[in-house]
Amino acid sequence: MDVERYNAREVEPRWRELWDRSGTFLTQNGDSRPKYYVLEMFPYPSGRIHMGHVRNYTMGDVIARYKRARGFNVLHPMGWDAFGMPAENAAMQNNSHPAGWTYANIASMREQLKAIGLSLDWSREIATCDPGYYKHQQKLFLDFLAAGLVDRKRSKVNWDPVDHTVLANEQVIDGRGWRSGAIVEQRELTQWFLKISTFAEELLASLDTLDRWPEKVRLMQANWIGRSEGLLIRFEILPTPRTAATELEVYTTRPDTLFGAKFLAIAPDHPLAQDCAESDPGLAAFIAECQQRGTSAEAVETGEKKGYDTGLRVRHPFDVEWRLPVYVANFVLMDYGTGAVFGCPAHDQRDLDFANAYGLGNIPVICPPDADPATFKVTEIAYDGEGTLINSGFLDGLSSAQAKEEAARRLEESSIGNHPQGRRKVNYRLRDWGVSRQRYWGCPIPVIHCEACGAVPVPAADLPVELPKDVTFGEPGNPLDRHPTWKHVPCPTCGGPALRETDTMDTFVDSSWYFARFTDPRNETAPTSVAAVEHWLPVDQYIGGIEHAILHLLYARFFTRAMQATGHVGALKEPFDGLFTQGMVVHETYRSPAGDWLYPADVRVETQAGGARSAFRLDGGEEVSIGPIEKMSKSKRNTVDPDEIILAYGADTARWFVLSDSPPERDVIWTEEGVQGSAKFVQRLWRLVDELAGLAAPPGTPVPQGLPEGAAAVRKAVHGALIKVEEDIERLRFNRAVAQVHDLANKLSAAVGAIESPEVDAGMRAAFREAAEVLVLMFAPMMPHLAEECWARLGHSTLAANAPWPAADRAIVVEDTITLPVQVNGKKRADLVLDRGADTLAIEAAALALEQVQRALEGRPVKKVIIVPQRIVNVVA
RNA sequence: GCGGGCGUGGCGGAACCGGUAGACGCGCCGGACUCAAAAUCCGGUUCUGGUGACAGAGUGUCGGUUCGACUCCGACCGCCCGCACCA
Repeated sequence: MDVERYNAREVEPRWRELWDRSGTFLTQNGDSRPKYYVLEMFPYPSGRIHMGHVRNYTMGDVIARYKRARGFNVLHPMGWDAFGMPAENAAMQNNSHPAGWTYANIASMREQLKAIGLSLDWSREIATCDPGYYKHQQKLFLDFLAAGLVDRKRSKVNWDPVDHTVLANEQVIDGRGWRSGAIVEQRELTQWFLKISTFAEELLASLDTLDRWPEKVRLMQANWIGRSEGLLIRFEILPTPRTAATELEVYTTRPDTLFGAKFLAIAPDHPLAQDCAESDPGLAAFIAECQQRGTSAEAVETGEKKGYDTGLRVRHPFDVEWRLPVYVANFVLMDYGTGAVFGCPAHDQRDLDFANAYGLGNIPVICPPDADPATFKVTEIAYDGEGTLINSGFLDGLSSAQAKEEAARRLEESSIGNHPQGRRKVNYRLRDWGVSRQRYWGCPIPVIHCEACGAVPVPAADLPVELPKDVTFGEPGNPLDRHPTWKHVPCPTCGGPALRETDTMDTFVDSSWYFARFTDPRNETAPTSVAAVEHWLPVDQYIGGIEHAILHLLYARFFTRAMQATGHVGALKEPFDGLFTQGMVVHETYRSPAGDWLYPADVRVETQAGGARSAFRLDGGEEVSIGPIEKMSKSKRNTVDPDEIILAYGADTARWFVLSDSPPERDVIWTEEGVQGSAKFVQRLWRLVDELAGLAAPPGTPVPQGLPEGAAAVRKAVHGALIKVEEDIERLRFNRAVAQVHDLANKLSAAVGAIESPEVDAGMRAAFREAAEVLVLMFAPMMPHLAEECWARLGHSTLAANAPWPAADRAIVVEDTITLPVQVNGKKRADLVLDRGADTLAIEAAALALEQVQRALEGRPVKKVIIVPQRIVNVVA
């Protein structure tokens, strides 16, 4: 009598093996069905997957399996973002080689991913550290170089003087190198840049077309690109022995405030500042001080405005007699605009702070809409809004917008040194992308430096430029640079002795085109096949973490454009049509009285009657404190190992849990109770399907017309749930889809429970057959192993993974009678059960006749009755 | 500082275009089965009052629009995220 418990540990591997053997998830490029490309951001092969991966990849897998069932030819590939520093760090620590470490990690993570039961086409697997991949990346680099999309220029970097390496901003902690602890220096190095700024306007404008992206991400990208419209203004420098320069150009977005100018300020590394410093030791010292302070966030935060008067004076463009001093100021950035600004203290807080510190005063020239022009003054808070011009000569009385226009027009028409004094200019915050890294474990930049010929591209036939295997770690500096022979090669042009570029590429380059490579991953001769790219791309649904909202997604969008310009992607404009950013997996924290963090696996949590919870060590029983819920991290030990969960409960339980509870874009709290709930539900579904199988008609039995009430109700519940699950999966609202499956299971259990005699009528048997099959196929994208086992129990010898999505019949869901809630003055008082077709007159009469309505009216006359068809009745008294 | 988002039972969350607030799950309470426990099944569970039918209150706070507001508008409070000397 008792059904055997569903044994996930035994069942799941069996089905995975069958999927594998039958090639169920291999995708053919030539397939004639409509395509659907679903992609999750590929992982870094750190060695172990974590729950965040499980959540991310499960979501993608639900979509892939669902779309497959709906008749799409689905591309769902997986690969490895395999270059990067951790491999080099590991190499230093265990005296291993980055390649060995990385490929071993890939092998174990591949097994872990397979244990989740993801419907991936593993035949398309790629690893970015594979020469077969980075060979093509080098080709792309060379094509970009030929197309003028690559630049080589000097640029400031964070330099770690102990490790002899460049540090990314996030590797600088409190001004020190994260590994060496040495104080980081600002150094100028010659670096390779990809000219992303070429596409700044296009990358910004095209955001509007991405209507299946979260608004938040589009906004973050727009802010990052940071377009501003302004004016370049050249100021005439009064002749001085300090410099030969005759003019100084500034950038401003507020030419309307020109009459409020009190000074000009230039960046410490502005050429004019350097020039003046040669004859002014005080200035040289000030500049050195600014550079030492660096650009770290806290330096900026606490930074007071400091400046140094160069002694130079410039002429105000609207008044030949008016002189303005030129300061070198620590708050002016060299790499935005021209590295020089005019200071208008009344209408810019930075300028005001500076002016107040140096006693420069201020002139208000914009009067706020609600202020009196006669008395408006600025002391501590600058007014940076718009308003009406005052104290501004010919601009007086104009609005800010008019004044901007008028000032720009005048400056364009006046000229100094035969050039217009002002020029309109659109500026972007977005800088070119520096891709040089002084590291070993990355894609070599395929260039050879020759004394005679300069930087020479490696001929395409010589690609890939492979990383040498015999390298040493543990010493400071770049192993490639240190290698005795690798960098010495003849110049491809003149044949003379030359040196290879020893910088490798930023790993963000690797992930900027992998989605395109997946469409034809074994193409030996080219990075992509245009036909395959045009067929598969854009990615229909891309899923990943919000932490990549800016850089990765912007770089990939840039690459798409650069690849289009070099003929690699056909007419593709945007790489990702739909984007979804999922939340994290979080867990509460446990800490012993001694202050040690404890893994959830080492803690037993008890819930007392009434709901109070306390936690105890498994070894020793000591009580530990329960801390706040935080992102799973190794440092706080609040992690749960997917392998252990899968071993204990099975993959379907883990998949079900990460989909349930929270909306997918929000964080999900991992709890032991929740996981157990999911595990129980797996068992419950198995029992329910088993019971239904015993009561149901044989497979293939059609559902007859004119079912008795009980069977009709079952069908109604089934099709109602099916429609909702469809909508929920389409809209990625997995938590609601989960709730629908629960709800249907509850209803079907009740229907089975209501059967009294062992003789079930034919209508009910047919309805149960349909119910069981729909139920199984409905949860199959979410719990694929259980679905296969149930499908077999229902008498099928085919795979559920290959079964088409059941067709929902909307007509079945339509009710003959409707239940209308009746309100009196907006408060619900009763329900009204009526024929579907009842007209408003009949509804009104029936509503007013209700006893509860009359009682609530308390004798007041009815003013009107509002009837919203199929929705509600409101009696207004 | 600038930009964006979010505040709903004990908890995670539902609620379509302004139309029955609290679907579904977790927890808790009660019951059945059992010698007992686990597992399973059934019932209850926003708060207050009432044995009860029922009544009143209720979606961060205050106000507005509306026949009707979790939903729209305004102000405020709290939390979260991103950017941050970008002229």
